[in-house]
Amino acid sequence: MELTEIKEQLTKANLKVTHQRLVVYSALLKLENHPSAEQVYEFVKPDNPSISLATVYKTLETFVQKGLLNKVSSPEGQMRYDPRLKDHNHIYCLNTKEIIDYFDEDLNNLILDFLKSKHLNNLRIKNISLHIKGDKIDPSKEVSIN
Amino acid sequence: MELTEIKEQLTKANLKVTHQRLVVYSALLKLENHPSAEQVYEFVKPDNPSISLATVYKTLETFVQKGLLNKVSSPEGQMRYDPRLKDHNHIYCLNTKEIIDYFDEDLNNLILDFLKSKHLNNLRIKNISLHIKGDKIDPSKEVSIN
DNA sequence: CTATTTGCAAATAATTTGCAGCTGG
DNA sequence: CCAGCTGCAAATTATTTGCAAATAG
Repeated sequence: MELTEIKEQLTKANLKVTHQRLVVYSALLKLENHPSAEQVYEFVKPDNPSISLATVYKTLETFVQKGLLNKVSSPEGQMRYDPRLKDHNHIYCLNTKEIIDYFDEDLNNLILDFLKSKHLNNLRIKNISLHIKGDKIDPSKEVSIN
Repeated sequence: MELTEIKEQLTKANLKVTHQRLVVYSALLKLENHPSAEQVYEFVKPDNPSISLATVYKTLETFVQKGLLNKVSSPEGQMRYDPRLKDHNHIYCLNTKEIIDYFDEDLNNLILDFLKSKHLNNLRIKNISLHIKGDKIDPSKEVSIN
């Protein structure tokens, strides 16, 4: 996504287009593995030395409220931010603390079909996500699915 | 599980049998929906006024280290404790903050079989768990599956 | 212009730690 | 006994808030 498109998104969400918002959103697109607020801050600080951590927190929270980001909690209980809005699954590398997205339409449909056959009473499902926890065998290499 | 059995568990794990440990573990068995440390503390305090919150935290952490409990993070990022050790799924009620266990062998096998057909490289899977997030429609009633 | 947004510093929430005294085996 | 546990208070970490100054539209 380029800058113009991000600006449109902000405007569409009734948010003023500020420099801070642009760099925070861009950072999320560049940083894979669901950064924490702190990680976003460290990433944008070199080029934006006057930005404050509180602004990063507020900006991220605003984006979550407006539906531009998802907020997920890591196994350690820290909050992490994800610009991918479609339902998807997460692979948690316990040793490297990475959160890897795992999109798989087939898997999601398999699960949803199965759940349809069960009756979940008194619950309005918002989303489902499979959490796979494990250790990266070689931390210097990526986890891949094929 | 009765007291004698809990004492055995502690001894087997090389832990001294203390009053605090017994009441904390018992609390976890009684409290459904994965209490936080704070909730365990509030639950045991009336009968154990001298117990300290730090002890509850330390006790829970010790149990996690010894494999007697699982520690999971809520969508809000708080840590919650679960005495059920077998792989199972979680239903997160976003409005009531409950975490409901959903055991379903069939579902787990369905997912594991599916994952076997994919190749997940460079990851040693520790466990899988489906997370279902939603809102309780009538907060005064239970969520049930049938 | 003016409603929003930002940056700072202080506040809060959840959890951890250091350490002196207590206690189970 | 004495290593391991507990309770207290202080420390740490992650996040939020209040407010005056800056700024987008």
